Parts: sequence; structure tokens; C-alpha cells
Amino acid sequence: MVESKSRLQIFNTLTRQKELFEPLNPPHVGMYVCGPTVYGDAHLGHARPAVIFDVIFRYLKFLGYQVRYVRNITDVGHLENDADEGEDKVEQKARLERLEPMEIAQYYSNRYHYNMDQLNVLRPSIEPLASGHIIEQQELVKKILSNGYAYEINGSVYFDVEKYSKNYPYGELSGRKLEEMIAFTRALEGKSEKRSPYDFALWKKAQPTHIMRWPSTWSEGFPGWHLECSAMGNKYLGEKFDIHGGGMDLIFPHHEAEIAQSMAAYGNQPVKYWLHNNMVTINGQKMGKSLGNFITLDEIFSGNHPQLEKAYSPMIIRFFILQAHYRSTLDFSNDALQAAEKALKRLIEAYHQIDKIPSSEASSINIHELRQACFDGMNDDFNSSIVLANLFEAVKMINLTLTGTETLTHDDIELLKLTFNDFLFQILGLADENPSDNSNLVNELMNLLLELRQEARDRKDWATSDRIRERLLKMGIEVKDSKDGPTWKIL
RNA sequence: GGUCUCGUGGCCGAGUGGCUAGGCACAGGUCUGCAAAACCUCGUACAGCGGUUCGAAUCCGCUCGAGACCUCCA
Repeated sequence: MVESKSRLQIFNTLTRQKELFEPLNPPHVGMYVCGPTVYGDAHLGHARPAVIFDVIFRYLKFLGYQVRYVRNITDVGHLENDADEGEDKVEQKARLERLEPMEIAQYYSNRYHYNMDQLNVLRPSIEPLASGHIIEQQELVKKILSNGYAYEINGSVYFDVEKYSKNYPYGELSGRKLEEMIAFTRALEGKSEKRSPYDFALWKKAQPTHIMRWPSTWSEGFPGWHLECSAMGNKYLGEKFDIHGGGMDLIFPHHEAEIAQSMAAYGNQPVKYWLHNNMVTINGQKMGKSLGNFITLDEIFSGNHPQLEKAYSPMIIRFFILQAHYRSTLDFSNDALQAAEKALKRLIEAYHQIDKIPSSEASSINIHELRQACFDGMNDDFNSSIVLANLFEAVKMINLTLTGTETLTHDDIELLKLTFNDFLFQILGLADENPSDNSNLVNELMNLLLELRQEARDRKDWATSDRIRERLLKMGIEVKDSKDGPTWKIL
């Protein structure tokens, strides 16, 4: 087999270049991805990293690695801003709806899971809650304090970026220099108990109105936003693990802070490969909560949004996401989604045709080459777009073998089918949303109806023939006539 | 202001020194009682201006335009 897993190249944000993927402890791979903050419905911008890292998870497993995939749920809620009157996001919504904060978190967690299931996103190996790791986070704060990289003031603990940057490079991941940052923000600096505007909270004392709080040696409060990933990544994947992923918008300050926390606590880089997906845009602008231009997954799946011309199924969205490379922006539009819908349909239908290919003595197409091209695509920084392009080449070949223009041997047909199974379904995680594995009863009834219709057609009774077709269509069953007789499927 | 990314044919979207990804739309054709679908065929595009090179969409410089991060965000 020419399928070599040793050639997997991935783009590392830390070094800004593609690197050969070599796990720290093969065959094990540890991967951490920043999950959602559960205070709202998941939108397209959440779907992208979930799908992308799902594909990475699937591919690594396909290559034979034993992957532990950790994706957290942020249910603690963090400050809206650094101002003292900043209000906890989860709490804010809770007050609005008069629900327990944890009830809100649970509600949106459930909905997130449901949406992810719809998108055929596999559940991670571990899905830790920030609220379930308060002790671990406090331990981390203590460690950073005792190492001298944090200070306590008024019951809150802040990370001392300035001191840290004297001994370690701060800003490595995002390509920033502390002096430049401070020079720019000096004017914006308001009254704050922090020593520097770029210090960030490790532990925050809760205001009286703040409901989500935990006791600590410093105050009744809650952990800083960046802390949970450091604490939980460390707990489940160790002091240094292979892959850390998330959206590009998390590079600074979130992931930069994570690095600083781990360096300050343990003295080494927590992650070997940093992976970041680009944003989903709408009208050329980032789709995000703060801009209010997001479309939730439920809205997309139901078509219930003014910007949507129709509903788009989860697999269309998944396909749409995978048609672009993960480090490019992906622009949302109805045209693009409708194109994706048709393309996906063509792909799936061609797959079903594979069984009908007659086997020949010799092959006129090199299926091994095609299969290798798919591997090459995935190995080149998970380029799903290349994989799909190759599968579309296969679609054309399937159709040409059916018309007799091209030929395939029995073994090559099997390999072709395997390639679709491996790449389309197993690795890219797409699925046939309209499986026609209906009950025998339905099949029998349909056979009867189509038989009657055929008899009508034979005597050129078009009225009856069309009536059957139209009534079935109203019921949601599409009948199509072809040379080999009628076919039907449930829409 | 700083750091960074991007600008590809009607639309979406790969590629990144020479071998015209792919999808959708359009058009032509095949099939067909009709319908729908399906299938086949079809586009040398790479913001502009310079430069390097035998050769650039791909490297360098400048200009224009768009965006991201610097505050919560996937």
C-alpha cells in the first residue's frame, strides 16, 4: 500500500508553516479543541470548527492513531469585558429568562449536541465542563502564583504579563510584541485594578449580583476565561500534547494566554501543533455573535430566516464547509448553498450507481491513482476540497463506465466503492440523508403502484399514469422514468 | 496606529514558478408520451502597475480594494 500516514503535513500556527505530523507518543494522539460557550444556539460559525476538527479526528483515527479528542464546554460564563461592572454572560441571560444559570447552560448544551449529531459530528472522547474543574483551575492559579507570574489584588488574581515576558516570549503565537501592544492601548486604559491592560484574570472575585461563584482562598469568585482550557488540557492530555485547535479569532488573546499559563506553571509549551480554522463570512464580513449577523443551525435546517431562500439540510452544510479549505474564509450565500446541495446529491447518487457497473476484463481508469490522490489531499493539511474534487472525477468515471465509454475490473469496482466509503462517508463524514431502506410494506405497495402505472403507460393511458405520479409526488415520493424502468425515492 | 490574511472565469472555491482542480449556473447535445431527472460536451480566469526569470496567477516591490486580530466571539 502506498498509503503513507507518515507524510501528513499540517500547518502549525506557531511556526506559520506546514510541518510533518509526528505525534509525541505514537500511536497516541492528544487533541484539544475549544468548544462552545453554552449561552446561545449554535450558528454556522460554530459548525465550521466542529466539522473540521471532526474530520481531523476521523482522519487521524483512519490512519490508525489512537486519538483522545477533548472538546470542552464553557459553562462557567465569563466577563463581558474587563470593566468591573462586567456581567457574566450566562448570568445575564438567566436573569432575562428567570432561569437558573446551570439550566441555561444545560439547555444550550443539549441543543448544541443535537445540532452536532445532525451534522454527523462524532462526540469527542472527553467533553469536560469548566464548572466541573474548578478545583483543577484553582490549583493552576496557585502554581502560577507560587512561580511568581501572577498577583492577587482585592480577591482577584491576575496573570502578570510584563513579568512573564521578561523570561518567556509572549506573543509568539499571534506574532505580537508586548511593547507595541501597550503603546497602542495606553490611551484606552481606564481605571482598573490590573497592573497592565494586558494582564488577564486567572481568578475573578464575584460581584454580589454574580450568581455563578465558587469558594477559593482568594475570594468567592470564578475562574478566568483562559484558564479552563489550560487546566483541562493538562488534566486529560498531559503537560504537552499534540494538537490544539479552534477558530482563528481565538489566537489572541485566548490561546496566547493558554501558552503563557502553561509556561508559567510547568515551564514548557503545552502544544506541539496549533491549528486554527478561518471564519465563516456573510457579505464578506465575519459571522459572529457580536455583529449579530449570524444564522443559527436550526434556522438553516428549517429555512426559517429572512436571509434564507430555503432550508438546507445538515449534510448540505457539512458539504459546504468541506468544499473549502479550513484555513480560508468561507462565504455564506444562498447560491453557494444551493450549489452545494446539487453537488452533494450528484456525489451520493453516483455512489449508488457503483453497484450497477458491469465488470470488465481490464480497467481503462486507474483507481489506485484516484485513491492516492484523495490521500494526498488529506495529507496536505487536511485539504478536503482536493478530496472532493477527486471524488467528482470519480463520479464522471462512474457515469462513463455505465455508458460503456470506460471500463473497470471487478477488483477496481470494489476499490472504487471502498474509496467512496472511506473518504466520503468515513473520513469526510458525509452521509446519505435519503436512505431508501423502507419497510417491505412500502416497497410492495410501490411496486404495485408502479406496475399499474406501467400498464397504463403501455396502453398510452397518460392520464392515469400522470395521476399516479402526481399523487405520489404530493405524498413526497418522486417517481422518475428511465430506460431501465421507473425509480422512486422519498424526498 | 500595530500585527496578519486575502483579492482566481457569472457565482462558490482549490492550486501556488512551466503540465489549464472541482462544484453550481449558462449554452449545446443524448434520453423521453409528457414531466422531471440523469448523463455527455463546453470556459486558458487568477485586482492594477512595475521587477526577477527562458517562463509567474504562483517570487519581489508599489498601488488600489476587502477582511481578521489588538475587547467577548468558532
